[in-house]
Amino acid sequence: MPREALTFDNDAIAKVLDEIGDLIELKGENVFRAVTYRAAARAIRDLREPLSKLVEEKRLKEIPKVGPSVAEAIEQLVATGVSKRHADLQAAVPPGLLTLLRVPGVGPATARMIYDHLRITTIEELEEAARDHRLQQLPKIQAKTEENILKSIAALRQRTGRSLLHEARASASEMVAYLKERTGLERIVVAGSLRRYRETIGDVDIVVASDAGPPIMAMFVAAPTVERVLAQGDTKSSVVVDRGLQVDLRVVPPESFGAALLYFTGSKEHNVRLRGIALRRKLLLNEYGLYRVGAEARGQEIASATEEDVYAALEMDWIPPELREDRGEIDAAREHRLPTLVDVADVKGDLHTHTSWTDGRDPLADMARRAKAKGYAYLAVTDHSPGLGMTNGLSAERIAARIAEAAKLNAELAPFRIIVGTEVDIRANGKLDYPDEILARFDVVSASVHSSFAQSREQMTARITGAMRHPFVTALSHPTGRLLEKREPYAVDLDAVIAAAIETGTWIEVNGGPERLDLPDTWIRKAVDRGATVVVDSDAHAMEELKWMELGIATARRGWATAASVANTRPLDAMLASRKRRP
DNA sequence: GCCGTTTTCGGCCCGACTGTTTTCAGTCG
Repeated sequence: MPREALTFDNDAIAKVLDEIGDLIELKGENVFRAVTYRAAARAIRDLREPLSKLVEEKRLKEIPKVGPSVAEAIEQLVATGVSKRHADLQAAVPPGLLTLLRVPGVGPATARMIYDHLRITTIEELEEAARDHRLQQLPKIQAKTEENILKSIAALRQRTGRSLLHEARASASEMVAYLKERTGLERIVVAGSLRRYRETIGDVDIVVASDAGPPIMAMFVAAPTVERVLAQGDTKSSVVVDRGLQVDLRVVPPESFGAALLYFTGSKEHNVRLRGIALRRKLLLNEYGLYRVGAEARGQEIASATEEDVYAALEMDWIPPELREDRGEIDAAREHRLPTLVDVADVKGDLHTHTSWTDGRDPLADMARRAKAKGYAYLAVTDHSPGLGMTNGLSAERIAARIAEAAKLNAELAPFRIIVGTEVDIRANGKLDYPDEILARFDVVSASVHSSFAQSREQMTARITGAMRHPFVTALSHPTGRLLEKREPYAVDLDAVIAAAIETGTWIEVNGGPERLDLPDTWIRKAVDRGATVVVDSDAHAMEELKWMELGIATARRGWATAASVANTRPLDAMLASRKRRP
C-alpha cells in the first residue's frame, strides 16, 4: 500500500539504529555499544512523539539510552536521512554480512568467519557453500552445523513473519491441552508475549512445573503438530509447529514456578530492569528464584513460588502481564500507583458488530442471542453504509426494516437491548456516506475510513477530524487503518485525532479484531492520559467473533486504560447518556 | 555508548543448549 512522501519517521530511524548495532557487532567493536544502539531504537519505537519534534525542541536527551553519540545520529537522520556513523560502519563492514545474520544460528562471529574464509555475502551463496560442503572445511564447522544452516535457510524462506494473536493462541492452546492430557500435570501455562497480549507473536513460550523434565520433553517434541525440533534438553526445548511458529517449552521445579513464569513472561526489558533492581539490593534474580548473593549468605532463597512473592520481595506490587514492557510500570509498582486496569468482566456491551444484512455471516437474532448469553446488556449492530460496494451497505428502506426487526427482538430479549447503529464510511472528500436525516435514525454512529488510504497526512487528518466534528458521529472506528503484518497504517496525525476526540466528545475505538488491534496500545495510553474516552469493540462479523472483545480489552489494558475511560463498561442508560450531544 | 542510593569510571541480566569441544564460545531468548 503506498504511503505518503518519504518521511524519516521514528520507525525508520529505529531501524537504522538497530542496524548500527548489528554493524558494530559485525565489526567486532565493544558489544555494549551495540546493545546501547538497540536499546535506544526500542525506546524510540515506544515514543509517542515524532523525533523531528524532539530534535526541534532539543529534547532528545530525555529519551532513555540516547546520549551524545546516538543523539547526533538521530539529528543527522532527521535532517538528511543519513547518519555518518551508519555510513562509516557500512563502509567498514563487507556488504552482505548483515544478510547472513538473518539466518537463525548464524551470529556475528560465525558470519564474520564465513566471510573471512569464503567471501560469502548472500544467503544464496551461503546455501550453495553448505550444499557443496565447503562450510565443513572451516574451523568450528562440521557436518551438523552445515546441515543446521541449510535447515535454517529453508525455514527463513518459508516464514511469513510474526503470527497474529489469535493464531498463536490457537497453536498454544492446542499444545497445552496435549501436554496436560499426556502428562496429567496441571501447571502448564502460556507465558511470553502471548501472556502479555502483544499485538503480534514471534514465538510461543510454555512453562511447566515439574521435577521430571526429560519425559515431558520427549512428549513435547513428539506432539502431532511438531514439524521440526530445534533443540531438546532436560529442561528446555524448542520446536517449530504448523505455519512455522516456534514453541519453546521450559520445565522448572514446582517451587520455582512463580520465578519462572515471571522470567518467561518478560518482556526482556522488564526483566532486565527487575534484575538491575535486585542487584542493587545484593540479590540475584533468575528463572529459579530470588537469591541473596555474597559470601556469607550465598544462595539463600528469598522468593520463588509465585510471581507475587517475587515482586513483593522487591518491594513492589504485582504487575499485570500486559504492562510488563518497561514503560514506567516498575516505578508505578514500587510507588503503589499502578492503575486498576479495565477488565473483560467490566464490559457491558459491544458497540461495533456486523450481521448478514451486510457483510456479516450470522443473522441479527443469532448475534443478539449470543451477546446476551455472554452476559452483555446491549449489542450495537453497525452494518455498513452503501459506499463500500463489496459490503452490501444498507439503503434507507433496508434500514427501516432492520429497525423493525430489532424492535421485535428487543421485546423478546428484554432487558437485553439491540442498538441499531451504523459503520458509516468517511469518503475520500471527508463527507459521510449517509445524509444527516438517515444518520439521525441510528443510536450509535461509528465513522471509518475504508478507501483512499494513500492521501497525504494533512488530507487524511482533516478528513478524519472533520468526520469527528460531525454532530451525529459517536465514535471513530479503527483509527489508523492498519492490518497487522499486511498493511501499514495510513498517514494521520493521531495527536490531532485525540485532540478532536476530547474537543467533540467523540469516542475513539479500540478495535479488537486480531488483524487490527487498532488503536495501537501506546496511543491508547496517550488518549486516556489526556482524558479521551475509548470504546472497545469486537468488530465481529460472526457470532464466535464476539470473543475478539477479549483481545480489544487486553490491548486497552496494554494502553493502561481503566474502566472509567471505556464507554462500553457503562450500563445501557449511562452509556447512551454519555454519547456526544446530538442536535 | 550510556549511566549513577556501587556515581564520572567500570560495569552493563542471566542461564540453557548446541556443536565442537576436553573446558568453551556462540547463539538465543
